[in-house]
Amino acid sequence: MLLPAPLKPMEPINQAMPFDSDNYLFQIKWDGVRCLAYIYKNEVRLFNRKLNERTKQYPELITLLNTLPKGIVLDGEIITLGEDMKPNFRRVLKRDLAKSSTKISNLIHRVPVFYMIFDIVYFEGKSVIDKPLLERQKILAQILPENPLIKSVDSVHHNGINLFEIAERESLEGIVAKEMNSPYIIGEKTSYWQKIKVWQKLTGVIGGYSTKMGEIRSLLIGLYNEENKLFYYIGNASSGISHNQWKALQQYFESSAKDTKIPFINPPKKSKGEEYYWVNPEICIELEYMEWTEDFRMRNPKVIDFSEGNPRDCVFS
DNA sequence: GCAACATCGC
DNA sequence: ATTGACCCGA
DNA sequence: TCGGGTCAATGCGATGTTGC
Repeated sequence: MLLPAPLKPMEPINQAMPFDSDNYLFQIKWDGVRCLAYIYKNEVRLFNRKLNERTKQYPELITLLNTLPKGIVLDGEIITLGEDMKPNFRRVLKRDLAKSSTKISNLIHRVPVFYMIFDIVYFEGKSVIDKPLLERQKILAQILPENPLIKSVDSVHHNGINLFEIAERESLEGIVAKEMNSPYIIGEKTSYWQKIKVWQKLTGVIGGYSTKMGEIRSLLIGLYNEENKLFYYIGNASSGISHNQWKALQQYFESSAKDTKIPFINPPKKSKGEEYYWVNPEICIELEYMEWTEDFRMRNPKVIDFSEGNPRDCVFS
């Protein structure tokens, strides 16, 4: 057999702070969908992180990858750009989740994609996972053609802090640190690869909570608009809250006033099996999130801490 | 045609 | 995607 | 004790499916 069955990709562990190291190189973390390209003898196929096939979704990439030598497996991220010329996750999902061929072919022209390639797993029909990263990168540089649709991801040596500051300044997703001599570990998270994400911060206020089967599941978070003196719902939050904190919140909600009116002028819609309960906006809460979504919700929100403070200081900024 | 739900990308 | 709880082994 | 690994919760938002 020339090439293996689809492989689960190597993945990074989380790292809170950027660092400098002579043993690591650093790359921009491109915000898109993970994709491995298998260049078999007679065909090219794409598979994502969970081994779901994505060959049909990106015909222009297939055409291009067909010009490469056979017996190769590439690893990278498929992205699209928004109006601001920054990677736009939501747009690439349109391409990635499309199933009907009519939809796919319409989207090809309206939502152009790019394949940001950062690794090679097989070369000349043989595994190269045991070669050090720097060697794999050399192979990549030799085989990748010049083409606007694909780009090999740039690396900087040693200075991760500087690259992270650039990512922050440019509002990119973050950076990935990679040990220069490390092998490619299939399907695992190891500290050979470490991601450091750029997080946005805010202090919001709790305007309610959701329950499922009578138990608290998440908090309904809002911000105060100083211009019209109204609270705006900006998303749910649950990640980051410990059991003890949930217990304390439950006690607080039981002791606080019931029958509270909806504090938000834009309350969210309930989803299946959920109930919403509203409280006076008085508990402030520090959150981190990746970015605002189009309708002003937090993407990937997480609770950092609860804080004393005036809810009217929980404003948009 | 629409709304609710499931699934899946992060 | 995120976290927390939990188990396990060094 | 610390780090890994697993498991199960949760977030937003996109499409596809189903049922009416």
